Amino acid sequence: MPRAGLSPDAVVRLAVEVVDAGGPTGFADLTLAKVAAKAGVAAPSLYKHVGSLADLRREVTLIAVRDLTAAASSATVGRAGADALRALAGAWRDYAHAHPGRYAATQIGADPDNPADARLREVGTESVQVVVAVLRGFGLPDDRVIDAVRAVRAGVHGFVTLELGGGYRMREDVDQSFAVLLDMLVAGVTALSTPGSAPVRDTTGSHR
Amino acid sequence: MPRAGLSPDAVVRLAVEVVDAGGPTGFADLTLAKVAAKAGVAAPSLYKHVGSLADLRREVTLIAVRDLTAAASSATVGRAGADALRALAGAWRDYAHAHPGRYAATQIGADPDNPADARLREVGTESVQVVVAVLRGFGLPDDRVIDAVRAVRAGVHGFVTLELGGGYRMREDVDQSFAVLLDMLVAGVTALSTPGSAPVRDTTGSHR
DNA sequence: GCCGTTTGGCTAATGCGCGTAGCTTTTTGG
DNA sequence: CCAAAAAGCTACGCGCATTAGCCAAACGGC
Repeated sequence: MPRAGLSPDAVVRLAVEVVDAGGPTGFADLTLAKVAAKAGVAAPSLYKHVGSLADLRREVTLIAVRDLTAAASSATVGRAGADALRALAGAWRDYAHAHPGRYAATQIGADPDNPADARLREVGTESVQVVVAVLRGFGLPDDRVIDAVRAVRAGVHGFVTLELGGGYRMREDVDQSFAVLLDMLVAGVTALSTPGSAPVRDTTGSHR
Repeated sequence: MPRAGLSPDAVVRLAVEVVDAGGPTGFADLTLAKVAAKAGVAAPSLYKHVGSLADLRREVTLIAVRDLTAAASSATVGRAGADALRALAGAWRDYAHAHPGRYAATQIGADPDNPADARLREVGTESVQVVVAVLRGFGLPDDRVIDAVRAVRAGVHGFVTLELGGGYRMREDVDQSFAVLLDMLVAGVTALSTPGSAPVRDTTGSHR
């Protein structure tokens, strides 16, 4: 009975490979059985290295978020303002294209009450900080930074999600549409940072 | 052995109830066993009315998409331009808040090659047509309509997704952030429709 | 009203994935 | 060299989807 030489890290690495091999649904389809098969080991053996499937998924998410943050961060070095924002968004989308399964892993939310999710909350915050840093370059009023960050995250994440999910059915150039979205975000953030432009109206009607 | 009086429609209705009862993860957690329990019937009995869990999920998605489309559509009657766009987006978000499980159901993509997904593709198109109709009111050049539709969908869907997923951790007023996003989208679409404003540059660097 | 057929339930059983228990072998370190 | 820890394994139980085959209820024509 030779040993397989596994370790917690090795198992997580294999899990990431499984996720990567599974396309956009790779994360949803992640299974201990697949990881075990890839490791050449019986499924229960994995429990020597990992607490549960949920734990393993959490670890994969951690890696994915850290990866994405690193990609986004390194894309913005040496850039500022609109340039940085475009680079950030482009890197974000590129990462999602290159690793759709991992990008999906990124979307699981950390439970604020679950201590096991502490590290997850942490890396999530770091990820958002990259966006914050880029937007700071626009000289936004402090109380508008959050709004701008949320708008940028919403736009980019929404675009990528719809794109990966097959939501953009028309053959029309998706890259151009993304460029248009970026124009809107850049213009919108810029406008937010120049006082005197239209203030935000008190929320009308349909959104409480 | 009294009969339960089920029917395909009744089963789907129960499935929707299960989804609604499950919060944001209600769709992911949808299970034949739960539907059967709610129907007061053994699980295999459901196969007299539905082909498979996948089929049932598809039916739920159909209902959810149609519902969302109806809500969005009726929110825009009698409105035009920015007003209509704000109402549309608000209704979209309201629907997601009111029925998070169903909204999640909405996100499954129709497989272009799968004949079983034909109706799904259909209702998806109808849904997008509502957005198209609203944006037509901005007098966009024909070849920009797609870009605008995609940006609006991305922004609203992304915002709602992040919001429901717990992605907006800061306690800061989320309604206001949504209003800011809408400002950006309105301004962006307006700019797109006035020729002479900055043309879209050829995609730079990071997005191929 | 009666009978045959269709229909809508049921139970039994299979397969698969997670997870636990307990055994055995390898590795390690004293 | 030996004991204890570590890393495998098999066997098992659970929940869920799905298939097969049985049986009673409802229905339609006579």
